Amino acid sequence: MSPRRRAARPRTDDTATASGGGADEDGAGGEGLKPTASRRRKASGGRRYAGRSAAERQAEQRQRFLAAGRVLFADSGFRATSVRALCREAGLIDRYFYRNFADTQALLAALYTAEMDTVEARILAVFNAAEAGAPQERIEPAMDTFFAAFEDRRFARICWLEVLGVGPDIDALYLERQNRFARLLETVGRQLRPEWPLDAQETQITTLALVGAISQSALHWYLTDYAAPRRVLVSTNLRLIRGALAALEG
Amino acid sequence: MSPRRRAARPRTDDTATASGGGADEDGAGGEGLKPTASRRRKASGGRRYAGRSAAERQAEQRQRFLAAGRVLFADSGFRATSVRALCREAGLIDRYFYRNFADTQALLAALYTAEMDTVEARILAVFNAAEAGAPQERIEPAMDTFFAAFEDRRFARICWLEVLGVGPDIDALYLERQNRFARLLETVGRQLRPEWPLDAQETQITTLALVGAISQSALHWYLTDYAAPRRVLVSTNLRLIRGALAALEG
DNA sequence: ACCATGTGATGACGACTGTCCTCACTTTAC
DNA sequence: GTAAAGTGAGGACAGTCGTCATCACATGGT
Repeated sequence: MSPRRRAARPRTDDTATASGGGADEDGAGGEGLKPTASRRRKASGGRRYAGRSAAERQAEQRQRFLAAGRVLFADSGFRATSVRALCREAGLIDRYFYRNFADTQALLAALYTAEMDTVEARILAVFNAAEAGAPQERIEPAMDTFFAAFEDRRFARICWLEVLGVGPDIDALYLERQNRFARLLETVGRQLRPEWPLDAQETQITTLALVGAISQSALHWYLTDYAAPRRVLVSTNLRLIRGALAALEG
Repeated sequence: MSPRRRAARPRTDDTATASGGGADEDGAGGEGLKPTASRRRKASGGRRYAGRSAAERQAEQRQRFLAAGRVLFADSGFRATSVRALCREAGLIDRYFYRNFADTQALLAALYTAEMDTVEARILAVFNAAEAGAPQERIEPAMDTFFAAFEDRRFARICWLEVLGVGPDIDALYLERQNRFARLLETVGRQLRPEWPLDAQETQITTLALVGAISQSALHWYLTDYAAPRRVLVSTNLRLIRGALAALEG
């Protein structure tokens, strides 16, 4: 049915989560201990080259492809981005693309996951930093952090426009992300309204709808080139959440 | 930049609105008056063939391509749908595709417009049918009509997944549609709250966010294969709107 | 110094794309 | 009946795609 082949291939890793992970191979801090550099290598993957281990080189390749995808997917669109273009942008050759990703969809999936991990971490950090305050005041900086992140055009384009309609696997990623935000909203809601009157189904639909409200207004904000100041977006969506909470008992 | 050429071409119409338009050429009702069939033809486009006028034939071609696009865009995805596949599905040859559409994007745009026109008309009809009732009760069947339409998987897939990320022109179509739904919501809101406290900017963001809430819950409904009964979707979104109205003064 | 391994450039392959052209055939208008 | 217009099938074109293979060079361990 689909014109893309999915033959058996050397098995790339493909499902990495974030990009911020520190290199935990030979992670013994210092840099100067090079004399006994021939540990037990040759059995653990490739050898060193240009001063970096095989894992370090591959990680750098991966990061360069992610950066290239961030630029090209956002500026030219995912559909119009080819492996060749990605390699040109990354300054690498196709062999290393295939070493790191099965195809451009896999790169898009990894990029989406990394971007969303970053933003989610920022939001949670802000949310938890205001731990002392009432939930009412903790959610406002979190919302502001989200819209601040959305001011990055490439983030907005990739994570809210380009990921949709690509394929069922990426649809699943998107769906799962929306659910994560929805669960965060549910946590906040239950703190504010301990007597939570909704069943599981209604809870999920309600929180997901609110996530959709935030998403849609953010998307419209992006598509209208960020007319309207950010604080209006934040306050409007906060009012929507307050209203939803107030209407819980109704 | 873009690999698709956009050369000058015989100028197709491209921007038709709905598909329901009646053929207004020679529209003199009856069918039996064929004797003097040689009116002033030959100057008004093509001649008759297989019993139908040139305009009739072209309209039927257009409709067949729209139907083919509906099937293939939804089942295989827009990206994986080629002109050849559309022609095979429509039972026509490519010459007639190019007569009717500039490219597959134009077909997608026309299809999206036609589908949304149909659903919008249905919603407005239901809304206006309950003219007697209070706005509170008029909006509920309208919402139910929307979710009923969304139960058509192809409609959901095409109008909420495939249209996104295709290109700036289709993004603009999508944006305009969301705005139309938002304005409808604003109309309802102003009827329910004559003392409308929001300025234009806040009004647009709020109504668009609500449209996004409805869209997102509908999309999630589709992606989870329509678990949850329809009435739960309807009632949950109605509660959200009630809550937003209640929070207006806040 | 030697040789295995890593790297970059380049090109080739088969498949598919949009688009156009040609040829045989059918139907219409006169 | 004849010429013109409409139709369908199919092929040819120049591109681009993903993917792999080849070859010269750089760097590493020993």
